[in-house]
Amino acid sequence: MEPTQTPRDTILDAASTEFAERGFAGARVDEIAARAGVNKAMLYYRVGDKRTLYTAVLMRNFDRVSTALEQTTTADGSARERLEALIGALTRMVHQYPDHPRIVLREIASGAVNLPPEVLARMLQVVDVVRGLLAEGVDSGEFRDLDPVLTHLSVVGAVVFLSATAPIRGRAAELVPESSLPEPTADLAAFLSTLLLDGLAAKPERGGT
Amino acid sequence: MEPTQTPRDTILDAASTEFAERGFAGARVDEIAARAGVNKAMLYYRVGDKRTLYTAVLMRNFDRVSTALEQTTTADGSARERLEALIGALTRMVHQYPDHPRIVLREIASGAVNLPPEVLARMLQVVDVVRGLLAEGVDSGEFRDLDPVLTHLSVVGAVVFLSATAPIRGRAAELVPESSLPEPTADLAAFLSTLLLDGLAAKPERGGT
DNA sequence: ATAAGATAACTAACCAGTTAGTTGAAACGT
DNA sequence: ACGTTTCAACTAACTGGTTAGTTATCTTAT
Repeated sequence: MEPTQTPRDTILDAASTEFAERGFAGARVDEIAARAGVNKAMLYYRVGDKRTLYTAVLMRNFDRVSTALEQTTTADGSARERLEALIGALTRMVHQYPDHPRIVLREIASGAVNLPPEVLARMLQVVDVVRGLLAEGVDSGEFRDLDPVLTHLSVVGAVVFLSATAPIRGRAAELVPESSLPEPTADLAAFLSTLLLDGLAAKPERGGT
Repeated sequence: MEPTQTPRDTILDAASTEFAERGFAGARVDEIAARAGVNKAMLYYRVGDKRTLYTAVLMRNFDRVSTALEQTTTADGSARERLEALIGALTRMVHQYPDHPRIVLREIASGAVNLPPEVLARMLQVVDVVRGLLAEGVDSGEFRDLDPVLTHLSVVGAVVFLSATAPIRGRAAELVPESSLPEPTADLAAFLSTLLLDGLAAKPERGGT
């Protein structure tokens, strides 16, 4: 039996959702308490003030991501296969925990001015995982020699952007019926793998790999 | 001689910066007034309340982008050349008006719940421009047949993500000195063109294994 | 076993500070 | 004269954070 969701986890879940929906400034501590079904004072008793709450949420969310990603990158297979697995895992993560990319997106937009250094450090760990994989691919000749950090950001950026725009695409679809609908997870990952690995340009001839 | 920056433009510039830095909820109306160098009452006299201010900023910013993009896509050249030009223009835009992508990023993160329909409609116009170009490329056989909306979002997402993460990369560089530094604009556009058009995978034809 | 005491979990009510928005009068420029 | 702009004061609503006090749970001594 797993450690049945502690009160702290319940609070963190509620906070994560509220921060994702409204941002740090827009989030209401009272609303987080209400979502978690506890008294507001309980938040301060269990976790701390708004900023501490925010940091705790980010740390937990990044922990989840890095755990999931490390599993895929340490697996066997070619660099390409592992990158595809990574894109798949990333897509699954943002699908399972949609709060996280939304919070990170806001943080990026703000220039990370209020991102605690500890969280920034944790972020860099995740970057390194992907960067390592890309560097391996370049070394083995599977990948072209593109800047690994920029490539990493493009990969993550595309995944996050595509998943985060799902609601907006939904609203757009109401306005303009013929625009395409949000796709299921699997299709999104497949699309991204194809685009990022093989590019948009049509190949003169499809030779084997 | 252009219509020397009207008082309204000055206010809109100040508001754009404030909204970009702090988001809608975090933005302070008094601060916008101070930035614009006018009295707070002037804001309400010239534009309106906070929400109206926000909408006005978004509309003006999207106008700029669509104007710039339409020029590149209606130019002569192959679909590939025009896509490269578009990526270049997009990169230049986010460089020249960095507020805009930051505001849009936050809007995406929030699920566009407080995005006025008129702004959403303007956004879709921009999407259509790029989508049209992609569709042309597919028709002419230059591009592979990938979902044009998803491709568009990947292109824009990568540009926005890469430019918006520049400050965060700067902060990261302080923490971990060996991480790569922010690149100049031209390199960023070139990198993106290469990655998106030709993909990450090494081509068998080029050099080979 | 049980009364007494200690500790942890929890709550309702409150407070001090902030913020969007308003108003009315005065100054400015043309 | 008239549109524009400044200014300072004001308020009504809200929000983060605190605190004094309550209930539940566990120890322990007898």
